[in-house]
Amino acid sequence: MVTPTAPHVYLQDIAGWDGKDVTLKGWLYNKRSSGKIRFVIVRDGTGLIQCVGSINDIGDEGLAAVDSLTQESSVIVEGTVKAEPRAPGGFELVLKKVVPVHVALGEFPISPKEHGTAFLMDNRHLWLRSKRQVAIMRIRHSIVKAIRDFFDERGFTLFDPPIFTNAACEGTSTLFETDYFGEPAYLSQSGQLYGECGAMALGKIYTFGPTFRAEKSKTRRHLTEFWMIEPEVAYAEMWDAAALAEDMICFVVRRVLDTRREELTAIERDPAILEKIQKPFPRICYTDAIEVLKKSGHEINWGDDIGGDEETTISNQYDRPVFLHHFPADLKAFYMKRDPNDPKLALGFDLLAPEGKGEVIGGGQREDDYDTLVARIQEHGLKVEDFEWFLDLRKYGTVPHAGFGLGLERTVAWLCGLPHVRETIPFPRMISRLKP
RNA sequence: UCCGGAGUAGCUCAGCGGUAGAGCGGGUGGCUGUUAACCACUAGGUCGGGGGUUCGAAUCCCUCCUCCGGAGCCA
Repeated sequence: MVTPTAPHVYLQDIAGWDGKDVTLKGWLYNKRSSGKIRFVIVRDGTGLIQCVGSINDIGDEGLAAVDSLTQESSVIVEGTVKAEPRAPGGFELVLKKVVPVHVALGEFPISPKEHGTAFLMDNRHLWLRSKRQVAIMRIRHSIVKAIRDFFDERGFTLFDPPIFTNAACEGTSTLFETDYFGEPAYLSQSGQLYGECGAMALGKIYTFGPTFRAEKSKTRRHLTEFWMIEPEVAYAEMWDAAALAEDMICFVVRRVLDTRREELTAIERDPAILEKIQKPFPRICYTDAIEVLKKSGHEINWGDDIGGDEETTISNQYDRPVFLHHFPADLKAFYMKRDPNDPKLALGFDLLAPEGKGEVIGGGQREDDYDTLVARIQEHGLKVEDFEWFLDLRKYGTVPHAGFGLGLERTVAWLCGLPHVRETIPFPRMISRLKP
């Protein structure tokens, strides 16, 4: 490899180098030619640029070097940055030197034409190099960073729960079972119970890690492995947790709008829709929601679960997320506290994203009374001895506490305007997708 | 698990009883300003597997497999 003489620059910084000589290190995205001139589009992971190679500048040898490169061959180029209004991005590189690093061993499977989703998912490891996927990954990164900044700035401590667990958190969902030195162990489907321990130790914490659901769900909203953020706050009640969720969402949306305009444009997401995500979010209780749904023609009765279509009907009434709260206790997990004014109801809430994107947050206040919680565990057919450590939180200085869980991939899908969560994570795990 | 839909060239698809097709991608050649460049030529197929009907099946029937969308369940 020839040592470059001009400084190595990333394309995201190219605007500061107009008129100067630079070295770019990247991959060939596409190329065109006309007689003794070559047009080479190079990407370096931070952007794309068209490089122009004329026989007058790079000679027959340079042209041959360009011609040897195929799509996604790696290459180091040197040249002069030139402002060019016709070029996407506003700049071109006038080539002086072309150094192939590795000529791809075969035809790159993903051509710059249309492909089906199944094919692209089979080639996910290569699909990630495309402009659109790069933009989504950057937005995902910024959402993660914003969430962490939000909690860190408010004095929360990151508290990592285990992934191997000995029992179900919520009894209902299906768990992935593994062999743990001869004993069955399950991949965590929620860090919440452990988060509650953290809240009692540290006051306010958040967990942030992968969770696993072995449900055979085949929808655009489901992954078997997904990332969840679960804050838990001691001495907090249901509406405190809802207000926290509201502040967090607004903080994250603001951050994406402030730092990822370019990426939103790349994926054709209209920022005006996100600008509307402002406090306060509407709050509608389950009982009222049922009435709204009946009037909209849904066949639903009090006590029924609110399904995907029903969620869309409700969220379509607003241009921002909406809280659904006070569900029938029977629909919710054993650890959820009941409403003292109406024990049929649970002190829980869901946050429904607009545009039919569905539930992105579920949360509420936890049952904090020892005897009541023991009874709930038994009612749900769970073994009390599996939860002794969890019950200890109610034995030693129990306090009201509340929290919520945010599904990261659903949030990314919503903010990016994607119809399916599979593009929001580098390597999605779904019922029929374990590879790559 | 249930209900729909789809499997034909590397990719996206057309063909739906009578010789296997197109566009893109690949290869070769041409062109000094191309923008998913263009022009010419070219290679490339067990029509998802198995069974059946028929003189003849990619096409009709049965069966299995795989994938996609939705329901249930959930974030």
